Amino acid sequence: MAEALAQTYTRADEAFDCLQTAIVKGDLAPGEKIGEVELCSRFQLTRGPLREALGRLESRGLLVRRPHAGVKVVSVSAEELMELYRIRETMEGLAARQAADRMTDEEIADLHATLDSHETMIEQAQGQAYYQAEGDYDFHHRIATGSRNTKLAQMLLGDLYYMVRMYRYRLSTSSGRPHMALGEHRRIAEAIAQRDGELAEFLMKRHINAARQNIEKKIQEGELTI
Amino acid sequence: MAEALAQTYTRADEAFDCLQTAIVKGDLAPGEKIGEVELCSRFQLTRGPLREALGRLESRGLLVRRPHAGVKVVSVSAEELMELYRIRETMEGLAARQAADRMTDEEIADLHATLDSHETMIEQAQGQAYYQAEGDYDFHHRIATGSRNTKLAQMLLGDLYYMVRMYRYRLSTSSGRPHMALGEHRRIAEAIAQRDGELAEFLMKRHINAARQNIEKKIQEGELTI
DNA sequence: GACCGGATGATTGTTGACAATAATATTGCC
DNA sequence: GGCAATATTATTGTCAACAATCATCCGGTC
Repeated sequence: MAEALAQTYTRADEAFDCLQTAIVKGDLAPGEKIGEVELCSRFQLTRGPLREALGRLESRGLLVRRPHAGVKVVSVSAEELMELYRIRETMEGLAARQAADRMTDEEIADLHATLDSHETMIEQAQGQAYYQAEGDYDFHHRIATGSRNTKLAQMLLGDLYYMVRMYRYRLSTSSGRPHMALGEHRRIAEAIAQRDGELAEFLMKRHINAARQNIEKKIQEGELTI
Repeated sequence: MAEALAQTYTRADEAFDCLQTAIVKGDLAPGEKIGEVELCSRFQLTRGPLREALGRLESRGLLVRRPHAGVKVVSVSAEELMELYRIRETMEGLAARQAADRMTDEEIADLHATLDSHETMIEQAQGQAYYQAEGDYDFHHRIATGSRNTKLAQMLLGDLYYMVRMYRYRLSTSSGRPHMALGEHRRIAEAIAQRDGELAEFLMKRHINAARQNIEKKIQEGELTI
C-alpha cells in the first residue's frame, strides 16, 4: 500500500515489506529458525537493509532475534491469539467511539460505499475468503484512521492487524460469518452516521467478541490447528 | 533494567537505550532535526548500530526519519497527549481486569508492598517528583505484566509508557496528585486482591482519566507548555 | 525584483570485509 | 560408555569506504 506522499522507497522498506508479507502468508513458518545469509539469498537482498528490516519486525513483535543464534518467526499459541482479540475489542471500541465524533460526512459516505462493495463481492463470487482477507480489514482500517487518534491508528494498523492477519490467512473461509459480519458492520456504520459514539463502541466490541468466539469454537472443534 | 537472562548486550541495544533516555529526558528536544554523524559523535557510537537503533525508535513512534533528510524527534501536541491517555485508559483497564483474574497471590503481595514503599517515599522526602517519574510506572508496570497478556504488556510497556514519560518528565511535580494517586492505586490493588476484575477495570479507567484531566487543566491554566 | 533552473555540497543509503561471539563437534578423561 | 573441557566452525555484530539522493545556494532570465 503506497502512502500518498511519494517517498523514496529504500531497500530497507522493500526488505521490510517482503518479510512482512512472507510472515503473514506463512512462507516463513512460525517457529522456523533461519539465518541472515539465507534470508538474503532468498529475497535477493543485502545484509544491511535486511538487518534494519529485521530490527523493525522484531520491535513489532513479528519475530524474535537472539544474538548469534538467528531469527525466529514468532509462534502464537491459541490463547495468545484470543488475547489479541481481547486487545482489539477494547481498542477498536475506542476507535469506533471516537470515529463517531470525528469522521467527516464524506468519510462516512465512503464507509457506506465500502460496505456496499463488500456486499456485492460476497454475493457475486461467494468470495468469502477475499472478504475476510481484505475487505474486513478495509472496514476496520477506515474506522481506525477515522478516529483521528494517530497513535491508536498506528498501534492498530501497525502492530495488531499484521499479527491477526497472519493467523487468519490460513483459515480464510469461516463459513457463515461473512454475512453476519457484514450486518454487524452495517449497524456500526449506522451508529457512526448518527454520531452515536457509545452505541458504535458497544457494537464494535460485540462484533469483535463474536469473531473471537467464532474462532475459539473452531479451535475447540479441531477445525483449526495452530 | 536488566532482563533476567543475561543476554549479550550489543552496541545496538546500547544505542537504543542511550537515545531513548535522551529523548525521554529531553536532551534531544522534540522537533529537533539532527544528523546521524552528529548523533554518533555525541553518543560515542558508530553509524551501524546507531542506524539500527534509529529504525527501532522510528517503529516505536519516538522519532520520524525521512530518507536523505535526517531524523527528527516527534513533537506531540497537547491533543495527542490527551489521546495517549485515552488509549491508556482502555488498555490499562483491560490489563487491570485480566490481572485480577490472573495475578498470583505472591504478585499481589508484592503489589501491596510496592505501594507501601511508595507511601514512605512520598512522606519522607516529599519526593513527589520521584514518585511520578518512577514509582507510578512501577505500579502500572506490575499490573501490565500481571495481566499475563504478552502483547498487551508489550504495547503498554514498549510503546505507550515511553511516550507518556517523555512529556511527564518536565512537569515532574503535579502538586496534590501523588497522594490522590496513591489512594487510587490502593483501591485498585484491593479490587485485584478480591479478584474483582470488573471493579479493578472501572477503578483503573477512572484513575487514568483523573490523571488526564489533571494534566488537561494544567495545560489550560498555562502552567504547562507543550 | 522575483522566479526558475542547474551545479554544488552535505547527508543518508548501501555495500563488502573484518571481528567477536555462541553453538557445535571432537577429543580426552573418568 | 558417559561426561566434560576444549577446539572448531558458522553465524551474527561491527566497521569504514563508496554511491546515491536530496537540500541548498547561486546565477540567469523573465
